[in-house]
Amino acid sequence: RYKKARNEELQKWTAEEESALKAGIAKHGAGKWRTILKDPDFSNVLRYRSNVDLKDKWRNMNVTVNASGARDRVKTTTTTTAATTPVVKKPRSAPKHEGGAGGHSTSTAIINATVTSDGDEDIVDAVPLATSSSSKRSLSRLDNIIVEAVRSLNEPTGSYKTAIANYIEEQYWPPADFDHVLSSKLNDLTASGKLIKVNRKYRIAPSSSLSEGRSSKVVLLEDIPKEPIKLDREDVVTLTKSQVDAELARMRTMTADEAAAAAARAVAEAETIMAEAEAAVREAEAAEAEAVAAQAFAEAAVASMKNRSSAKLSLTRIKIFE
DNA sequence: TTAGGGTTACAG
DNA sequence: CTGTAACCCTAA
Repeated sequence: RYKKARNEELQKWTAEEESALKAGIAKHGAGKWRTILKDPDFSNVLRYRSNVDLKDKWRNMNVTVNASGARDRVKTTTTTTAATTPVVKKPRSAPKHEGGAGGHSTSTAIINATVTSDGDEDIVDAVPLATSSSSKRSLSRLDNIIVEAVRSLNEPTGSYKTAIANYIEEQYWPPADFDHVLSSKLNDLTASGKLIKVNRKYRIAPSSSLSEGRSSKVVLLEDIPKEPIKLDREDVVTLTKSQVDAELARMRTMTADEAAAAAARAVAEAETIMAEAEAAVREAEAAEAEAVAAQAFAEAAVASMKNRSSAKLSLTRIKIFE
């Protein structure tokens, strides 16, 4: 879908625009298209878009809300095979190239994501219900990171925990008490046979192919270092990873509605952060790495939502240098 | 201005 | 032929 020819040139949405839109929605709420457009933080990127464009784009991005358990009513265009539901979440392939007009002079993107508990039900209207599936593996992102870190370090005799921690801290956005978490995770991974521990050093287990650990992930990690990406954060996230884990565990036992709502919020926030990174880096692959940070943020958001008392989680200020 | 329906162009 | 993405039209 590169060109549409016709008469005009079709303005394909770039990653920058897309993420600016998401950030704008996170900030002002869905539906406030004009407001978003006027916001100095986004007006630059979205200068060629109209409020209607924003609305349409948001609609396009918001397709499919796979409802698990609930029978979605009709809406199927024709009598197609209702059995095979196109569970496409977001086939975000890497668009890469930018669409001509490029006013991407913004080298610093500042997000002000705020999660409030007031009754605005903007952002996400559907619930992914990731909680129930968490039994499979919901917090495995970190596991994958650790494994990939060990793999990338590629030390014949294995890597020390400190080395692993250093590596990960260079690439990602570790939680507050990362050391503690890392120790725990290393134990888990060793116990589950994904890593081998020898003399306080960790190695990749011989046949440890994490289900979805494609080689592309490895390439990805090795590609990053040359990127002068820096994430300076002045975070207000005071929750530790273990606390988040506990909250998530507790969430499974609470009402589905509550958990779903919190999860939906978290996912929305995560996508926003991820989108910002995507815009700044302009590399879909790198953005995926950044999504890890978003994941951590999402978990923190979940916990934050859970503690209604402090349901205001304001992250931020992510500076991204290119 | 916004939300929703409709249209055009294209990919599979 | 069907689904998707950007665009267009229009009521409220």
